[in-house]
Amino acid sequence: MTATLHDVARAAGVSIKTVSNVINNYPHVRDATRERVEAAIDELQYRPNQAARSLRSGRTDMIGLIVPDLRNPYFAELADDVMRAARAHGFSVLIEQFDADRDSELAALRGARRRGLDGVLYSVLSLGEDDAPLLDEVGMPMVLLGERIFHSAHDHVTMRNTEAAREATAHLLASGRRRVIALGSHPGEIVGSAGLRLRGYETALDEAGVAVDPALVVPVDRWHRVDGADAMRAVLDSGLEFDGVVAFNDSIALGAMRVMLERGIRIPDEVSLVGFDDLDETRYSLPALTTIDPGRSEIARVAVEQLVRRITGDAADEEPREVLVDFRLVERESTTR
Amino acid sequence: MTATLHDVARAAGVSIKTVSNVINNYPHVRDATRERVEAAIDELQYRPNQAARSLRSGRTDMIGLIVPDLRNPYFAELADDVMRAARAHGFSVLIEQFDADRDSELAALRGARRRGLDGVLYSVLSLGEDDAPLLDEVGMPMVLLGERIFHSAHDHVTMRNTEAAREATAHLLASGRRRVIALGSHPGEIVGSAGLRLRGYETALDEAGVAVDPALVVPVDRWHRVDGADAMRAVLDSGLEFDGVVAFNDSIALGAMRVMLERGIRIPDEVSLVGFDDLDETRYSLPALTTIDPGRSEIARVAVEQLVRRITGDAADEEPREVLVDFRLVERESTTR
DNA sequence: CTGAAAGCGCTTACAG
DNA sequence: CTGAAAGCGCTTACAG
Repeated sequence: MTATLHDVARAAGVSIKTVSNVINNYPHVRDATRERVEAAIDELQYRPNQAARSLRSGRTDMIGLIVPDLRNPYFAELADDVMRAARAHGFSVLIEQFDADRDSELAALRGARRRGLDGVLYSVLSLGEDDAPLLDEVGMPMVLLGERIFHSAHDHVTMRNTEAAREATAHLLASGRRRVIALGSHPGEIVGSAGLRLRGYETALDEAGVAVDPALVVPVDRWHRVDGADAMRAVLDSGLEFDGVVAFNDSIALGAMRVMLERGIRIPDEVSLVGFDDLDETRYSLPALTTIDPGRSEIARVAVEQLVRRITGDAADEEPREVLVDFRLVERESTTR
Repeated sequence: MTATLHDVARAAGVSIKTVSNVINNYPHVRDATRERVEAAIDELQYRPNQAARSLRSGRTDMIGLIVPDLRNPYFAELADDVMRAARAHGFSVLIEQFDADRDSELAALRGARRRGLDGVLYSVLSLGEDDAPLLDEVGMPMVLLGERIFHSAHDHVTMRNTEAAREATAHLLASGRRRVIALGSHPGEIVGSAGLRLRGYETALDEAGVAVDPALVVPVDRWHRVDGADAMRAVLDSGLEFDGVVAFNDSIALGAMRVMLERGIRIPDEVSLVGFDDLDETRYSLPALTTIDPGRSEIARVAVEQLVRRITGDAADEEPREVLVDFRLVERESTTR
């Protein structure tokens, strides 16, 4: 069967401790001994058993990534970034998806715990401030991505939602637009991404001396392409007048774009459109989409690094940190100056 | 610290074997005993230690998914499908990405082995038939997705590449197109997706009595949007005449579409365009893209099921299976009848 | 610089 | 229906 530490030790004529030392790169092993052990490892094709290692060390070198779903390109690109960042620290990533309800989200959290991961990155969706106590039960290091839970005892890495929405909106206003739709609001929400982005939208209008027209604030519950398309269809059917759209993510922007173009609306001549996320596909729509680059790979990098510091204990006594990453407006063809 | 089996046994006044029986749902436990044990579990908030469990049982209940990268929407959607299918069997999924070179691909395979997974799903990209021996060294159940390795000792689940490409091409020919580009070939490749799809393209031309013009067979190395866009730009700059495009996946189709529209080419009036994969975003381009639904979630479902059967031993003595899943041409706006 | 021993927390035969 | 014992394959103090 597969070789164990004992087999290697026997073959090399040393104790298992010495083999372990070689495998784990402990410094004080004589060169001759090391070579003998390595030869035995090669010969026997020995691979350390991870389960035994984990049982003894209490570490799995795996972290969880808990996200809504990879069909949403934002999370697919985030997962890519997280996996690359984790690999740089020697960690693998186990992804848990959840559906758009609280129970599914809680089940994903419990699943992470059950698997004995070293820690989790969690992109909050349905859970709110009242659920903060539940997070403490996860029982392992956790770094939050996104906005939903405002006060919590956990590290938190996110983008500057409000400032970015303000800049996106100001960009449309600067080109003379005055009837700008906010597409993607979640009525009643304050601390989530939708709430924060709406605040930025309102701030930009205020600063430009333009009154906020509630009719222009259009709710979109989920933020997939189909939802943006449906919402825009309803807007156009209602006869609402507008000359700009700040979509709260790129998927709904692209769904809305398709519907507007299909109805013969010229973008950006008649309507300017700006999104959020800088998905790869926004470069290939026609017109290419102006959008906010939210610093997603930076978010992934910082979040993984902070999680690893919690896992290793390097950040043991640190207060929970909130890290805000820089964003950038990426001007393409769907808006004008 | 965290409770162990012994703590629960002590609290419930039974042996650890009985607690284990309760946790693993063994049938022969008296109801009263079971209740006492469950009460103790709740009280102590006991969670089984996965590492210990795996060490003893030799199972981790995790499978690997080895794919090029999740930035490619096809693999993101595949990963989603695989995770859902795996969950239905009680498995979690650990995703390993690799870059477009052999070494990176081999490293991903080795990584899967190192992690002590129960099995892997592997979407072959760079490895070829000569590498088949390397696959045997993986040392765990493995099911292959995609086409690259033709003969191998492993199960293999894939779409009907040749037939689908034939149908896509025939669809363009039926509407009167005669100068149809094959966009995405890999010169010299025979057993990979590109080779098989090219064969289907040629077959359809033959059947329609149209000669294959080598100038219309356009290589595209990687199959991302940017590559499709670059290739189409080169085609247009070259002055090549054509009235149809069979793109070998949706990403290059969408990249090419963007470039054609930008140059003022009307789709489908002047050029008909068909893709492969039925990505969600193909519904939202303008025109919406006609494409091949490759049966991706069925591929995921069947592949996971077969892998699980290998892991549990239910398929122990079975010969390696090749499963071909049904496809479907999805007609949208980028082609005409 | 290397060894002998203990033990991480389970499951798996084996008894009874 | 339940118990006592062994052992999965490592790492971690502890010696020397």
